[in-house]
This record gives sequence, structure tokens and C-alpha cells, in this order.
Amino acid sequence: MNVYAIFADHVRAAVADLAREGLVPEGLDLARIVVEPPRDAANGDLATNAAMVLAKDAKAKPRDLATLIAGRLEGLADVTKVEVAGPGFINISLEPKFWIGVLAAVLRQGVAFGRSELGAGEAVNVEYVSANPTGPMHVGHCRGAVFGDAMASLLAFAGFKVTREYYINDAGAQVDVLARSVYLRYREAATGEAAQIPEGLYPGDYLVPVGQELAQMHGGAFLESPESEWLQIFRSFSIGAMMVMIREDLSALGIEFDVFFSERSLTVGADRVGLTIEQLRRTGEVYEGRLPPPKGSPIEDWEDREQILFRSTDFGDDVDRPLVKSDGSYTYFAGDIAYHKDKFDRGFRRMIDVWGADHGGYVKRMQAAVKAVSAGQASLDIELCQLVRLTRNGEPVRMSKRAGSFVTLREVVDEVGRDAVRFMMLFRKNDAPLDFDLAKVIEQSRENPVFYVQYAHARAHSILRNAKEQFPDLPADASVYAHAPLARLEDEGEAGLLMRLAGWPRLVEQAAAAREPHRVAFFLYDLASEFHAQWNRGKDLPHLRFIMENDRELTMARLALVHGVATVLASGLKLLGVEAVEEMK
RNA sequence: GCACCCGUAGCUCAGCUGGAUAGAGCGUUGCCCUCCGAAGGCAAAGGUCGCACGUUCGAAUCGUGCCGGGUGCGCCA
Repeated sequence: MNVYAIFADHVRAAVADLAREGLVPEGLDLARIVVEPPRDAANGDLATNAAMVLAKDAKAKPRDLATLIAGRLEGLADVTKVEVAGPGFINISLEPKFWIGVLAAVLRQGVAFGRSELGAGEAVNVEYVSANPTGPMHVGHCRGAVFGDAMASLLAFAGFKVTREYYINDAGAQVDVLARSVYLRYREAATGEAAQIPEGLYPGDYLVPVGQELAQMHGGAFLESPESEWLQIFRSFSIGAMMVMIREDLSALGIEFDVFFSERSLTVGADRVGLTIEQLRRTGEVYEGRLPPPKGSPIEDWEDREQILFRSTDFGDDVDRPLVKSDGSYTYFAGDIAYHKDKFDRGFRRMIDVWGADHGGYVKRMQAAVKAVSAGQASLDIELCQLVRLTRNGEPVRMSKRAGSFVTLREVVDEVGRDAVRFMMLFRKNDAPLDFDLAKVIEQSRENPVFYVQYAHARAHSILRNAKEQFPDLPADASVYAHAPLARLEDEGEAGLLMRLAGWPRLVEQAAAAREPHRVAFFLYDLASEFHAQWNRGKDLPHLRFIMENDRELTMARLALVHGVATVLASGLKLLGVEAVEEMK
């Protein structure tokens, strides 16, 4: 129930009527017409740009056209006043009961209020995190994880059929390094001699128990064996162990995936990477050729050779990209093409990848590849998450790579809590760098938006609890309040909250379309702020308090509003994966 | 050298896909606790939206060119 979209349709219908009557030309493009809340409440409840957008094609002056359209809007239900203002805005004022109707809808629908059909059930594949299975997740992974998860929830709420997917990079050289590192830990466990981990292998303690498990399973069987005998066994066992760990880390953040896709599975049995390359060769997108040396830092062992190239320049990339390394194995890119082709083969025409900003240079070639393997039928959106600067009281927290002493995601979640991590990661645009201060996010003050929003929800429930003491017979079920005498919500602060609630469905659609879950976080912050403000007005003006001891009916109406605020707060927090607490501890 | 991202109040950032007088928090200043939770609230001050052209009824938003910061730039993932 997006009231703005509904009225936009009314405006379009009005223009269509005018066209039928020959008062404006036929065939005007009505798509750009929007109805939105005016910034200044003095300009009515709704405003539309219709006249200004259409003026040129209609060969009319904006204000004249506005007057014409305004005349058709006056008769609409709930409309009390239509005015032409400024350069040609049409400002619409509505009966107060219109907004009350929205509150009733909130109360009846509960957290389903705001759910949209924007996506029309279209399948979307959202791939995020995809951290290498070589160790626990660190804070660098955190932002993409939270962002991807919240966006997936948001898209689902907006009517898309969302698949959350994690790509396991279990085929590259890094998992062989993992296996060798684990082998040393295995040796350590089997012989009792402390392992020396040489440069280039993973030194982290988290591999110790993996080695111990292998020692228990195999005893000393591989102590004297050549690598070829144990590598595969150790590799697949270690990858499994790492994925268990990563799933635990994800679960600590409240993140679950529908699909874990193994890179290695692309080449076991059938060589699907090779098949994909052959397919692209047939369509002319793959060829043998030479590349100029890269322009950045000079490469010592640059070797000018004939190689297998993907023609990504056809899609706007700077150079064509190699698919096969000099040792004959596939590049990571080649695997990724086959992987995205697999998504296409599974029926996805809309794909979204969430990457770290350091992969920005990879965007064009991947989008090019998706176009190529799908014959232009599928599209790939790539959302980049900028880095997180971890600080404590303003001092940078060292994230040294030496000796595996990086800050793990788990440590951060354990220290400040899942809700704070998630909300702070989402309280910023994904393409802006983010400062994350471990000390500030656990502060319980207005400066901390996590607390501020959760507190608003808790306060709403606190009010409901208090009301229950005052009027023990009040119904507990929010939907019953839809029948409260809502017309008594006459205060301007209450009216503001009603309009804010009415904006929730519109915000969901906009945030989903823009793939910007941070807008949900900011909306909740604004709603919380407005709600706190109204509560505070009741301190100075007792007649504005939510609980009116001598007026049960008015209390009912105001509690309906409180229920409505709590409902939308809970709905939004759920999208962000943050708990809507009913009591602050 | 090239590509991508970002330049908005002293600081950290929003700005509803081009709308009306650019907003919030922190900081600064001044008020407000006998109160449904002051873990707060109200108000003031603070802006050539990096710069310059352009597009049009209208630009922080779109385009081009500069300036400044960040991230990357065969066979790593």
C-alpha cells in the first residue's frame, strides 16, 4: 500500500482523460510522473511534478497544464484541496482520515505492511561474502556480509524471489597452501614436535585442531609420504573444516545462505570451465591473441605470449582478459565465467554480486562475461563495499597480517554484539568508507544510532506495558487497535508520525530498486527520532501523553499509533537483521 | 598512464534516481528533570554542495574538463 504510487496512478489517469478529450496531446510519456511528500508540510500532503515533466511534449506552459490536471484531481476521494504552486507543482491536501486509514492498515497487516510486489516474483541471485575457505572470517569480510544479507532481505520484502549464495573458492592455489599448512599441523600433532611454519604458508592457530583431527584419523600414516599422496585428502578435509568455521562465524552474525557453490565442482566430472570457453569461442567472444604489458608497476617476468583471451573490450572493458595461465590451468576469471553461466543455466536472469572495493577493477569484465554467456539475456549488478576502518576510541586497531593476528569477525561480534555490528555496517552507504569504533558502538547514547532505534522500539513497548497497568482490560493484539477512535489523533506530532509510517512502503521500494539497504537504517533512525520527540512533548504538555488516565478512548487511539510505530520499527529492523528488543537492559 | 569510487556545516555523514527555503548527529552556545524511562528534549549559530563550463522551466543530483583523496591495473583469489 504505497499511497504515493497510488496517487501517481490517479494523476496518470487524469492526464489520460485529458488526452482522450483532446485537451492535451495523446501519447505523452507518463513514466516520469511522480507523487512524493513535499519537503515543506505547508505544501500539502502530496505533490506531483506531472505538469512540469509533461509541459515540453504537451507544448504547454507548466502552470497552465498544472491547472488543467489539478482540476481533474479535485474530485478524487479524500482530496480536500488541490493547488498549483511554484513552477508548476500540484500540491494535494487530503482528509486527515486518509492517513488514519494507513495506520489502520499497519495495525491489520503488522510487519507485512510495506511488503511490495515490485519484484513480481522474479528470481534474483545475490552472491556475497564468498570468503576464501582458508581461515576464519575477518572484519574485512564483515561489511559485505551484512550488506549482502540485508539487501537480500530487502529484495525479498520487495517481492523478488531471492537466492542467497556463497561461492567457495576451493579450486585455486590457496587451498593447496591451506593443505600444506595443515599438513605441518598434522605432523606437529602426530610427532609432538612444534611446527615451524615457513613464509608463504598459513601460520594461524586455528589450523592446529584441524591437524590434530587428521592425526587422530590417520595416525602417522602420512608422515613420510610425498605430497602427492596426502594433498587431496588434506585439502578436502581442511576445506570442510574451514567452511564449518566460516558458517559458525556467519551464524554469529545471523547470516544463512541458501546455496554454497563450490568452484571445484565446476571441473570435477565434466570440465565446465573448458566447455564454457568453447562455447564462447564458437560465438567469437574467445580468441587466441597477445596482450600489451600492463601499465602499472612494471612486471619483471613479463612474457609476451599467445594466449586464450575473452573479448571483454566488446563490452566496454579496457583490455581483453586471459582465461588460461601459462601453466595451462584456468585463471580465476575463467572459473568465474563458468560459475555465472551456471547461475544463468539455473534460471537467473538477474544476478547481484557484492564485492569489496579492492575488486572494483574486475567489474567490467565480469559484467561483460555475463552478457556473453547469456547472449545478453542476463544482467549482473555488482555492489562494491568500501573498506572498514576499525578503531577504538578513535585509535586505529592494528590489523597486522603477521602470525595470523588479524582481528576476526568473531572477536568483533563477541565484543560489541551482533546488532551493533550489523546496524553500524548498514548506517552508511556501501560505497563510502566506514569508520567502526569498537568503543562507540556499545555506548548507550543518542550518538549511537543502534541504541537510539532499539530504544524507540523498547520505549513503545514500555508505554504499552504501562498502559496495561493503567487500563488492565486493554487488548494486547495490535490489530484490534485498528478499530480505536483514530480520528482523535489530531496533534501535529501525531500527524507527522502517521505520514512517516505511510512512507514506509515507498521507502522499501526505493531502497530495493537502488540496492541501498542503508536507506532503511536511516528511515528507522528518522522514525525513532520523531517518536522520541513526540514522547518528549508529553513531558511539557501533559495532554499529549500517550496514556491519558482519564480518557480511555484517546489512550486507545494513541496506543494504536504506538503500535504502528513499533510495528514499522520491528519490520525495518528485521530487514536489517537487528533484534527489535522490547526492553533495554 | 588508465579504469572505478568519493569530494555537501569545524568533524562524521544523509539528501527520497532532476524539484520548492540543502538536512541529521557530534562539537559550540543558551534553555529544560516533582514527569508514560533525562540512557533525553527544545532552540540558536554554522554552507560559493571541490572548481569551471554545459544540458533545461529547474542541478548537490545528469554531461564534459580540470583539482584533490581512495582502490585497483597478465598467469593472486
